[in-house]
Amino acid sequence: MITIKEIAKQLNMSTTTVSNVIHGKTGEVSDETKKIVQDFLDKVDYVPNINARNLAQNESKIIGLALKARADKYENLIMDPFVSELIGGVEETIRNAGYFMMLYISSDTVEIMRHVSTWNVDGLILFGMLNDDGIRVSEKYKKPIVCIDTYSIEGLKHFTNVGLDDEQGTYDMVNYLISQGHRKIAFLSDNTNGVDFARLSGYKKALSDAGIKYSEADFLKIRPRSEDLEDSLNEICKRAKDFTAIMCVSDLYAVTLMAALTDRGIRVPEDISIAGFDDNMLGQLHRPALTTVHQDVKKKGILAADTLLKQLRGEKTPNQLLLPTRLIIRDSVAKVDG
Amino acid sequence: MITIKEIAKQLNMSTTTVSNVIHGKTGEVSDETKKIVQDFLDKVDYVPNINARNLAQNESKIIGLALKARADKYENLIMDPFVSELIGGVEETIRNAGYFMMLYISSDTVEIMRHVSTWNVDGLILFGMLNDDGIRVSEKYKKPIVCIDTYSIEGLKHFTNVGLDDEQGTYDMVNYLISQGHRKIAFLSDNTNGVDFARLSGYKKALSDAGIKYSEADFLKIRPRSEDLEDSLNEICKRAKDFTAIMCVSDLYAVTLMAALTDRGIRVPEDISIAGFDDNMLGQLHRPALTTVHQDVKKKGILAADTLLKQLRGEKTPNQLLLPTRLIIRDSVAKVDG
DNA sequence: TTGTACGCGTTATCAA
DNA sequence: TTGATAACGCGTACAA
Repeated sequence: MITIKEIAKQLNMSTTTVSNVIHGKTGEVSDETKKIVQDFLDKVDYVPNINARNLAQNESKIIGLALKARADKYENLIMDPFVSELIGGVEETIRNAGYFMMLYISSDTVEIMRHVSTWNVDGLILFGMLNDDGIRVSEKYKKPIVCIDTYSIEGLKHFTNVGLDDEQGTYDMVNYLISQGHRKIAFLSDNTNGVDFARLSGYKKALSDAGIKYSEADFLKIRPRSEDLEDSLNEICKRAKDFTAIMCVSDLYAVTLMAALTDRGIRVPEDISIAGFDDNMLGQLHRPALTTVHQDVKKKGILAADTLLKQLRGEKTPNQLLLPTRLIIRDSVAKVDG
Repeated sequence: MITIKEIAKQLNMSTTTVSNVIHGKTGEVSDETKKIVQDFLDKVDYVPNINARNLAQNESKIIGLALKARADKYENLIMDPFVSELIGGVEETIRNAGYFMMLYISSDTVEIMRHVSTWNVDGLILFGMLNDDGIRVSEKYKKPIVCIDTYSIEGLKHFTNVGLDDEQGTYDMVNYLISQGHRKIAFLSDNTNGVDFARLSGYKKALSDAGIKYSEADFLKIRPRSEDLEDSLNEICKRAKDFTAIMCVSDLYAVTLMAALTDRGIRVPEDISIAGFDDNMLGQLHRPALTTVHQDVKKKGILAADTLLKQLRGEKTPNQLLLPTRLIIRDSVAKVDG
């Protein structure tokens, strides 16, 4: 690891000159010395010490991607195709902009905040934060923050949110189910916060618009922890006969449910129709292929990173960006007699 | 961002004392001042500036995880459950050891090398490198390197490899297929390098041990690029009738194939048996559930990170670590008449 | 056009 | 037990 100082010494010139050449401040230096330095740099394959540079400039060129995992989902988080696709989109965008990505996964907001400030990241992308977590972080660090899929009206004063029109997505899908003759439609999820709340709302709205009454019993709660999963699947499958269709909050749950139903001799879509949300590999490869709500996850990641990059350049950005959804009709939903 | 200097000023003492308390050099400082400083630190929530620390100590506390993507697979790489699980294992281990992970994805080795040297990472975990890529990187940077799933005898002189007994895995599975009466067994993959080569070898070995002749025609080549995928699936399905079983090089391909077969009215396992390799979510959730070779991917990531960490502490480690495989018998393989 | 000198925040050495 | 000061490598005013 050769340093500027060392180069200057060997070339018998000052560090300033070398530094100027490195940064292309070409007006400040004669063509001759410029060439000498440039050649030497190439020869020794000079790479600046990033720590020194960051220290001197008080910036890091690092964008932190912090994923907050719910404690009960931690083991699965990184395996969720949704998460990997998101990471892919973010990483690519950050890299192409000459920044670096530091990935941090934790279920503890405080831990995440420590990490952020330790590295003095230039900006932060947050995923999985509950409503006020993002606010807490943004109040402490005055760096630009972009949240992904965070529902918090209050938060939008503090950070940009990149999200999805979740409510519209389930609204459209449930309307489709209704158009296929379904009236007894359940909703399956593991919680009712944030994204799940929005998707639940769309479902309820569609029911209500069609004059179908919603009752608590129509909410099927799945428990994702591996110890509980089988039990909760059991309960859900038992109650499946009360419905002709189940709107699942994610493809993962939809496919998990289809497998469980199949194992119990309940046929999809002949005995019951299943709809998902996300449109990932899981649903595409399952048979029957999953009818689902499409969202472009990679684009979400790209958009989040792009927005943050804009903010770092001082450009103004809207404080909320919503991506559209789209229905993907495949084979897991059947037509029934109303 | 409060600094040590500032703290020292406010407390009317020297930076040395503050620094000593921070680092628990408790022998060097009186209990009284220690308490004063400690209380103050808690109050102001001091977080060290990592750039300054790294500069002073000439280390970075960063471990780079570089994923090299094959150009034709790039779009899928990050969505592969295998990759996400690996990242999860590595990230967790690195974080728990007080290090940080910088993720870098590229299909260009030179680009990866630049990145590594820019950040002066303390160590490097490489995945997806072809045989001599790892050697090139390790020759240039004298930092510890751990490769994952790299097949290169020569390379083991330069770095540690964490891998899997791939050959044994397919060997066991194909033996199982044979025990179920199968004699016409194809092998499906998209290439014959590295891991795929080893898995192919195990397959051939099992055939050979059972006195079954292998011919080129038994190798079914799938083309993963999305433009080609459908075509190659078509060809493969046409040739499926020549076999009673297909040993797939991954769960992803096994499930992709099962979906394609189902779409063409070919039943699994009644008409043809399918075996996979990896044992991930895809095969677990498919119906029929996939009979496959299990590997513990997260453990692989953990092991790679742990090994690197050991090397950073100066401990000696073996230059090759092979994880075992295990057969998972589910429902995609049927018994046939020999 | 080139060079000197200082600051960035931390750690380490050595003196008090 | 504490404090002053010199590194670490880079960037940049400012001086020459």
